[in-house]
Amino acid sequence: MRIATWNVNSLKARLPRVEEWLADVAPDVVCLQETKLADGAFPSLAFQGLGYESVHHGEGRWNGVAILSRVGIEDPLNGFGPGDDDPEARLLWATCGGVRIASAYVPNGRSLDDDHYTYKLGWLAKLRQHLVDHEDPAGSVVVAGDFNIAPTDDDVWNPAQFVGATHTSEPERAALAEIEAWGLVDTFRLRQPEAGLYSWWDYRAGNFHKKQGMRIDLVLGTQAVADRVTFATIDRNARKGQQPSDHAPVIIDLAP
DNA sequence: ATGGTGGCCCGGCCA
Repeated sequence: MRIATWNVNSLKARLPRVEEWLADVAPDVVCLQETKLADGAFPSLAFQGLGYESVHHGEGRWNGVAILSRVGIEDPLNGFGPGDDDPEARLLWATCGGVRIASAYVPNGRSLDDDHYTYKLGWLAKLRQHLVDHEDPAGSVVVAGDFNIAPTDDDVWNPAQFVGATHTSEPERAALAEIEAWGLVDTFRLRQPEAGLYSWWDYRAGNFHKKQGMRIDLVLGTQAVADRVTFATIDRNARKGQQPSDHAPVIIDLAP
């Protein structure tokens, strides 16, 4: 089973690229972030025509997450579920092919002294608590998405430049580590251990071509998932060419 | 050097 996550930075702007990519990569499950669509504008029929069922949790101009699957979609859940007070559409769960899967768009944080940084840390703590309350670390669970955190300095083109900035700060990395301590593994690293592999590059200043990026898009899986990982890659081709997202998809393959 | 690009949708905000 091939699982991918991709922050598309507007599905309206990116739909032709996404359709082309689906045909090329043939994933079984895709977690999308930053669809920037209301639920009524989500192109479910276009995906259905390509063989994918889909669920979407959107709000309109900002955020928005989706899951596409050609191995079934069961028990969808928006956000943190009933009683959720998150004002933004950043989390969506569904069971696909026997795996409980979340598409997550972690808040950016903006800067260490910004209210959005506090929101980011609180959101990560809520995600951890949701796992504790609702999921089984002994089961097959995947949390995939744009975490807006580079887990280590190996995941940043120039760590010195990001000292004092969001995405690499100790509290963010600690919050991610606490989520992983619940029972999740950074599955990409099981197959791709080297430094300098990135999933996001700023549109500005030719950063992609200068290889100046960060690995902030992650596929976290429980041990039962990690034991099945046969292949992992970041699809840099999707960052090239006309009207790319500023993120590239992360892809993992699971043995049956 | 406090720049640069690209999404929202048309004046700034967000990444």
